[in-house]
Amino acid sequence: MAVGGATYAHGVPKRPTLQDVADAVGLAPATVSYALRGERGSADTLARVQAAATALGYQINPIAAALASGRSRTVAVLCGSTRDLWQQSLTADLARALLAEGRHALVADADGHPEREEALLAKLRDQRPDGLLVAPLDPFAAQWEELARQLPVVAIGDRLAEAPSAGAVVFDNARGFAQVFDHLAELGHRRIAVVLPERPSTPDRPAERLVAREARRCGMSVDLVRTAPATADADTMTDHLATALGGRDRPTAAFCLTDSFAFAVLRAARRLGLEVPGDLSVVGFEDVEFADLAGPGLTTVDWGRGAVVDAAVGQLLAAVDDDEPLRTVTISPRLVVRGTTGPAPSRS
Amino acid sequence: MAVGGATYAHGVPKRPTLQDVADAVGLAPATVSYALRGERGSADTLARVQAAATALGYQINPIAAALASGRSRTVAVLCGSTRDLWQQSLTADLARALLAEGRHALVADADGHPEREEALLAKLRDQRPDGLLVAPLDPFAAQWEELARQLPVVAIGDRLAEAPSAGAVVFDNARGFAQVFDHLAELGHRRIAVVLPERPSTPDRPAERLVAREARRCGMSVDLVRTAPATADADTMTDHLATALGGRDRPTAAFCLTDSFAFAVLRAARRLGLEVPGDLSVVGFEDVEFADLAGPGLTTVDWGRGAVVDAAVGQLLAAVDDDEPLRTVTISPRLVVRGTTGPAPSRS
DNA sequence: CCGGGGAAGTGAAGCGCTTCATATTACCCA
DNA sequence: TGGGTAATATGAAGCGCTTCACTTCCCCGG
Repeated sequence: MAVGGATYAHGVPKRPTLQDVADAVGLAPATVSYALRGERGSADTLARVQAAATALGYQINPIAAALASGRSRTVAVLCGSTRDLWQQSLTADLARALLAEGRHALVADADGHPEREEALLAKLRDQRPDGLLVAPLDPFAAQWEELARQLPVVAIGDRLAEAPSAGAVVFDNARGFAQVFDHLAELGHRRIAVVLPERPSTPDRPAERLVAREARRCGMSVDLVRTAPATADADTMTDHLATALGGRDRPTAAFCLTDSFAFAVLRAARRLGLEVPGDLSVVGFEDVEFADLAGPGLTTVDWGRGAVVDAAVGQLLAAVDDDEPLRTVTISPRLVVRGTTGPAPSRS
Repeated sequence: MAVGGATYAHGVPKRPTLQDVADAVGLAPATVSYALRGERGSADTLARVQAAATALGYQINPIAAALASGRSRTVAVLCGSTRDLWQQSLTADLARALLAEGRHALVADADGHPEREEALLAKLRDQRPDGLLVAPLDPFAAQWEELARQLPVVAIGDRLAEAPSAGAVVFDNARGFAQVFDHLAELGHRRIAVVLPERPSTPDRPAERLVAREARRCGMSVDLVRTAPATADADTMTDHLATALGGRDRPTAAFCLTDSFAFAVLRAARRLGLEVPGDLSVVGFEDVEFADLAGPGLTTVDWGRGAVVDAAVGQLLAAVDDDEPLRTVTISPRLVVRGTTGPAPSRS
């Protein structure tokens, strides 16, 4: 190439290979391979190989290793939608945690489309990851079953209905919901809107059922607002909310199953001219960073992202490395009361 | 394994290989390889190969392909610190954009430690990525030079001082700063604090110089607050701020070179009992999502993350695929005035 | 003194693909 | 009708590593 374009074929100094190290110490490549992994060989050999490798600046070629061994020291991270703040942070934290454990993270983002989730999965699988961490968009999809048979899978946020062999880190929604309902009930709210993601293929709707149960328990009535999982934009939410809040006997609080939803509701409320929490109380359900800064501070349920990440990564790597069984870990909630909730406005 | 642990060696149905497809159509593997990539072969052959591949459910093994060809269809994304909200979103967006272009993203996060940045780079390089997108922690490090000779590199946020052959997507700080200073000057601020990341090895300090110039231009005095790049926590910021705001003739506004810094300042101000913007105006410099929701809405400079992502990914892939030259793209700023800035308090 | 057993080291066969050099065929124009 | 050329197809050599099966060698007990 004369014009522009550096051509990267030149100037690359061709890194030393296993063979080079083997030649340097006068041993067979096989021996070096074992020695470098500390799997076999005398202490002496091991030391000499180490020394030679260091001296030559040898770095293993993970691609060749992956091809030969069938495992890649890479973990796929599939996220339902990074437009959701909590998931975005989760993904970043997972990648960081994996890296700390010496694995690379191969991240993909289904961006709210269940069909994309499926397609991405196929592609990720081709990269032969050692395991998969997924915040599933559609936990009821059939694909999980086969996948979980092929490699260790840990789901975050939902159990994979069709894949009993997969691990999971789930939230104790029953307790979380109870705390939220109690809090709102104490403040005198009698009718609330519940904003939740609509799921593509949900035979049963545990969240809905829980909401109904809590409403009954606290003597509240509920307006369900279903919206796309990635909806954090105010426009859609404004529409939803305008409808929900239209009637005379309108809800006085909104309980959002995602902090991103709560932010959208906050924006929508602003547009609709509603004071928070004067006219409308808002509760989130995740405690993202910055929840404390949103408006008067978002009241929300904290699940401890660190705990989630540790549980998920720990469990997955235990399965990958030591063939430990996968299980379901339940994370406990903590209600964090901030400024977006207040007494229900008196009915006029 | 009797107890627990599924062993994933079994039940994996062994995917079809190139050879299988070749057998199916009665052609040589080489022919199939070319055909599948549409590089050679008659239209007829091509169609038959396609059909057979589909019928068998053949999926290429990217690892084998990478080993044989020396390129991986993977792009490494190295991020200075995903604790910074803007970078976190940036990383997510980059991954999404890459995926849309059919590349996998291999993400790594230096987490604020320049030495980790170097180590990660070595590991990433071993994975033989086709290119590298990096939001550098230390744009002055020497390592970039060699790296940029070996593969296409695009830096985001800073030009890599030592690597003239690398591409870059940078911000027009001169204009951004000017807008911020004008805005604050108009509001009557005469002394401001500027919160900026301290850089590990910075021979010259362009940001500092710009700040000085603008201050002179607007007749302001400036207190520099340097803090670790990943500092978004309120504790540290409170300390910094307490010091900076201690004197009698204290700054009446804080200009933060990162929205995350601004959020930390907002928190710190709350702790110190300062009203925003009554006692202290705060300006960010990135416009992360939700900046509008922080307190009374963060005044900040918007760089359009979408534009940054497009420029970076577009440029990099053009270099990877078509050997196009890399260049420096400058992104223009837009000041977004929201609620965290107001008139300077009258001196008492 | 001999045989058995275990540790250390090795040869060679892949893993599944790309790609170069070569062979084959077909086609066109002189 | 024949030689040249372009278009297709193919054989085979890797890419750099892992791992199985095997040889050597040494040590110890019988």
